[in-house]
Amino acid sequence: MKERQDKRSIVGFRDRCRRAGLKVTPQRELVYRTLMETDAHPSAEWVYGRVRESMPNISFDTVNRTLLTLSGIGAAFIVEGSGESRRFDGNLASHQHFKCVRCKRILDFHYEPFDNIAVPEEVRKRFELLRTTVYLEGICDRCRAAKGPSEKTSSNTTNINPQ
Amino acid sequence: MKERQDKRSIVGFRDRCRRAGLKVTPQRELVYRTLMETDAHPSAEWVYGRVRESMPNISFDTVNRTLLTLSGIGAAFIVEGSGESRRFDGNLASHQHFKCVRCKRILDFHYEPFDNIAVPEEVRKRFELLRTTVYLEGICDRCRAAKGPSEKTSSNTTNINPQ
DNA sequence: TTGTTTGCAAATACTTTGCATATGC
DNA sequence: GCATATGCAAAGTATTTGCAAACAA
Repeated sequence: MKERQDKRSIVGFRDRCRRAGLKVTPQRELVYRTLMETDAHPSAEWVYGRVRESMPNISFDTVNRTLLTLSGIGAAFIVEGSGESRRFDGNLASHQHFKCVRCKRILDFHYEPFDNIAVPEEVRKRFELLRTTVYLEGICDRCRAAKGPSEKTSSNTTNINPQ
Repeated sequence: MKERQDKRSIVGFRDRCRRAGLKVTPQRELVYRTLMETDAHPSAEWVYGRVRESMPNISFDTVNRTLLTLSGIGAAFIVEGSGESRRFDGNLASHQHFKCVRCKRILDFHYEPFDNIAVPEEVRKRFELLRTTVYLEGICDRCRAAKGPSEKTSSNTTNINPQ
């Protein structure tokens, strides 16, 4: 489908920016393209190094802020460390986590069927698994109540992740 | 089952320490108990504040190191931010992540059935879900090859912090 | 023009390290 | 008694903030 393709295209990116009220700048486009071209789950530092090859004067700061901005409009997401400090969990019993992207709370929930997710043979053979878990992200009840049901940028917001 | 209970008991904790070659200190026990008693997924700072109520002279540093140590022997785990820098992902298509706890690499894999995990009604009603994903942690093929199939319990000195 | 964004630099926050002293085993 | 753990302080890293100049719309 067309919409699907646009998700990764520059055209789609420009649309997405406009819809979110963001200006389309060369820096943003470059950071976006760079991120799309890799599957390395890079840090801001990495993207910075890469991006500088073609735009030597860009600042690290811009790269970092842009990546954060992209995450904010659903054009990328954060896979590790949201910049907050490390958090621990002493609950060793089976349970799953939901994390609120606004207030950063991590909430436990437990749903039996998630305790024994069947990981494909292929993966199990390649890695020594220590943890298998279902992880949810979204907006918690409390934040929804506080800020209104949905902060619409424009209804669509093309659900980042087709669940 | 007995074993299950011991997982959370102080006795179980002591055993676990001994098996890992760690000394059982009042600080460790207190940090452990404090972590077990909450489901708040606290930061080291939070635990520190709590623990100080009954052991005012404990240092933040000890709390932090202890939490790390606990994670290292499987008596706790890290749910957020492993202390590394933030990482981004521009891949908006359905996929899952495996993270190597040793080398910190995040590897993608894709397994159809994981794309549409059915989240229970109860959770869906309470939260506005933005991402639903299966997340695996363990030791990657490369690290397994490099360090041998199993890093034996004992030889671990205190900080079992991966590179 | 006008409100955003960028680049820079300084300020914060968070973690880790080194080491002398204290302590579990 | 010996090796490990603790407490403290200093050093490193990563991230954020404030602002003037540059730029997209």
